[in-house]
Formats: sequence, C-alpha cells, structure tokens
Amino acid sequence: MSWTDERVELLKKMWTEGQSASQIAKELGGVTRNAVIGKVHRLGLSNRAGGAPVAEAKPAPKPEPAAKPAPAAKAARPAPAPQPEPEPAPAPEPVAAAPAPTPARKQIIPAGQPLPPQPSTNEISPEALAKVSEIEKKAKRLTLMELTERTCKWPVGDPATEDFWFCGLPVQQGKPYCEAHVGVAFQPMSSRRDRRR
DNA sequence: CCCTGATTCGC
DNA sequence: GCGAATCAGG
Repeated sequence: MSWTDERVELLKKMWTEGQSASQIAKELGGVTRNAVIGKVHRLGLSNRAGGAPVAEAKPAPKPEPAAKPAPAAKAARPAPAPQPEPEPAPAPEPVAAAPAPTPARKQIIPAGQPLPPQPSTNEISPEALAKVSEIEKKAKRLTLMELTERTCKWPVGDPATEDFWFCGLPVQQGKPYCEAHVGVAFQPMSSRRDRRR
C-alpha cells in the first residue's frame, strides 16, 4: 500500500481526532502502526494540538550554530488525548445473540430501569451457562475504559449499580467476547426455531 | 501483558 | 519517502 492522498487525508483526520496509531493503521489497512507513526512524523504533525499555544519551557532556543532552524516542538503532550474509543460498545449482537447481561448472576432488581427484554437464561445450552458462571469468577472485572479489542466485552451486573463490570478475559480470535461468553452470545440458532415475530 | 508514541536507519 | 526494529514509557 502507498500513501495516496485519500489515505493521507484519513490519516490526518484520525490522528487529529486523537485516534491511536494502531487504530489508524487498522482502519487504513495494509500498514502497521509503525508506518502510521512514521508517516505522521514525516508529515510533521506529531503534535495533536489544534492550536496548541503550548509554550515550550525552553527560553534557551539553541546554541546551535548550524543553519538548521528546525525547532521541531516535540515531546510536548499537554493532555489532549481524550481517547474517544468509538467502540467499546457492549451492545448485544443484532442477530443470533443472547444479550442476557445476567447469565448466571443473581436476579437483581435495581430501582432504575430494569433490564427490558431479557430473553434471559433460557434457550441456552446449560453447558455454556455453566461455563460462563465458572469463568465469571476469573473475570478481570474491567471498567468500560479498560476494555480493549482483546478483552471480553461481556457485561455483568447492572450498569446502574456498583456491581457492574465487564468480563475482560482474553477474547476469542475476532469475537468481542471470551470463549465462554461467545458460547452464550452466538448461539448456533438452535432450540428457538419459530418466533414468527 | 497489553498498549502508547518516538527514533533510528537500511532500503 | 518508507517502515521494521527498537526504544522509552504507561
């Protein structure tokens, strides 16, 4: 892949938006994060500040006698890295998915909005469920911000309570969940044939 | 361990 | 110009 205008444009856009080099690399495809970072530097936009008036605390410009006026304000990260994370979405899969955020957890009935349509603990192989309740003990119990593309995004508990967290175990290749949760999330469309809407 | 960006340097 | 390897953190 080469740096076509389009790709460079997208790179600039994403970098400006605060996307990480690896995210940009994945989006572009055909390049590694190193390539992205390298390009970013060559483009001279290593600093992601919109109009960063960030005054470098360098009263002493440079005793550099040479003819290199390259100031290159690097290593200056105020804190403009909000990390929007456009997809920590614990969203239940649209198709063939069992949203049931409360697999084998005790049925808690919070004051706020209860979990609406809860196909709940039915139609799912007992084995898969057993597996889930088992691994939930080993769950990393991550918070939303701690999720990455390699951590299981299965939500446990109720978001409205303190007792809420994400599995966080290593995900299965590709999938958004760990093996156990993939088991209950992606049912091979089994004992639930009819359902004429 | 996972991840970040920064730099170097052979191509 | 390019980007893998490497470095330096978190």
